[in-house]
Amino acid sequence: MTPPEHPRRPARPERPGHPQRPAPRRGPDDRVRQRRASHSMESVLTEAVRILDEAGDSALTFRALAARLGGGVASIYWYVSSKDELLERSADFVMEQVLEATDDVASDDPIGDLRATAVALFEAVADRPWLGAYFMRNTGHQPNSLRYYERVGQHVLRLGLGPLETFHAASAVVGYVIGIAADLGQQPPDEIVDGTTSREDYFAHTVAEWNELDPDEWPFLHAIVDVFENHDDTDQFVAGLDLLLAGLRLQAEAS
Amino acid sequence: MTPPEHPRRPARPERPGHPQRPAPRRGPDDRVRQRRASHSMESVLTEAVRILDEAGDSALTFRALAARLGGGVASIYWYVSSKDELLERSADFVMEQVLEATDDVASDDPIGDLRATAVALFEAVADRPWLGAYFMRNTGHQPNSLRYYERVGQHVLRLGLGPLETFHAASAVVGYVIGIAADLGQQPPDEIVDGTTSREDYFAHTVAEWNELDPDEWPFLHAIVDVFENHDDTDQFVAGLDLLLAGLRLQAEAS
DNA sequence: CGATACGATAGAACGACGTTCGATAGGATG
DNA sequence: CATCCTATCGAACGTCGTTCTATCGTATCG
Repeated sequence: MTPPEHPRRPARPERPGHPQRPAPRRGPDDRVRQRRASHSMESVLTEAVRILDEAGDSALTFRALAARLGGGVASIYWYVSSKDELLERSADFVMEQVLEATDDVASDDPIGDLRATAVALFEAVADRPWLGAYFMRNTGHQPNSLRYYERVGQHVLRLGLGPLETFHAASAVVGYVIGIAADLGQQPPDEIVDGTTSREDYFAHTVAEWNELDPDEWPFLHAIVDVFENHDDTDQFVAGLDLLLAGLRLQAEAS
Repeated sequence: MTPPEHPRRPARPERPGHPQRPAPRRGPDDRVRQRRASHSMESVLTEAVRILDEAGDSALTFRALAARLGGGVASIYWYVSSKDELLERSADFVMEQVLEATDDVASDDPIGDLRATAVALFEAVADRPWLGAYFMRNTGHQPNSLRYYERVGQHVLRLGLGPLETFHAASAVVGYVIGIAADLGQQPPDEIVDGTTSREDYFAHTVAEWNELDPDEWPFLHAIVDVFENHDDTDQFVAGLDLLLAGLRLQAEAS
């Protein structure tokens, strides 16, 4: 929320009064040229996102990030003040691409535009499971998340509903996207990440377990187990989204 | 997914073949206070949930939990094999109450029942922000989550849709509930937890920031800022849910 | 042109955490 | 009484986020 203030680090601690101590004078010798790394906000976030994409949430540590940047751990604190902020800024960094991808969405059908905007975010989050957890935190480090919310809201505005209905509709759409994306994006706990089990085997395993349950007690699971086995995440998301939008269209026509 | 197996640990042998013998119940000595603590799966989860409710996600550590139980850290590993499992079992422990609360939901209106079932889960998660993040993990430690999904699905089944539509509808409802609940449940990052800032001040702060934005660039935020200031989380959730259910009803009538 | 201030980097340490290991108490069994 | 098995615990290990302090390199200025 606070406007961007790129160079950070407030209140550098004051200089202590007694600085002098004979430094070992191991200056920049000609031979052992000790190269210091040079970062930037963008390079930090770029590498952070790369780690997150490659190995997920738990792989992003300050030490791993520093190693990639070729520098020390403490240097990262010049750009972010905590790991939480690093994750929020990383999430917002990716959100910028989502905003660009939905920049030209503008037809004469508000609900169609709403749909396209929602699908774009879903696909981004589906590709990046870590994104869902840190999206839309109201902490002032995510200007692009707020911009996305605004954009969704602008499409809803065109439906001509009242302020309350507009607020509810926009919130419902964004909430639905995050919810489904975070759910689908959660990585199957262990085996698949290691590569010891393929995604198909994992699915087959779940299906087998469901099939063993008592059909009288679990009629729903048995009714859907076949379509579950062959389901596509995006299809599932879009189907639910269309239900939501159908309800919204109904409300818009009634007013 | 694997059926519940309450006591844990390596290569769990079956219960010793002495089914009756319900209450030997004898402490080692009535007088001498027992130095060693004595836990149970239920006491571990009860205390874990208590910590989570009181102080949130980050406060649940093995050391804090052991202190509450009056025992050592390593003892907890007799009941759970990792912190992830502890969190999943804690989440599922709470889900049992949600299931009980929706046990008697059965009218002649499937969509009304769907609504009641969804609202019950939402209220549970809204009270417990930590719940959203660990809900519905497909790891075999959450039988009650699966049962909840089944229950939602059974209500959908009564609409007489095809298997694919049924699957999509049930998934959409559950996904929407988790998504909104997790979003609303996220605790405002710092100040409120400490009690240094009230929830009202925090809201007022956000509202003030929104009001400072350029109305031409942020028409949506300005349109809803008033209703946002006075909004109620549950109302917001129910409004979106009703949109979703309206779309579902439309689909059911068309088929 | 040398001194200085400041933006930026980094090594080392600290405390908290999840987890593991080995030891052992105590009731039940034979 | 010897033996098992369940359950417990202290201590240690390695990793993590974070902080402290010292320094480097460059632009600025007297």
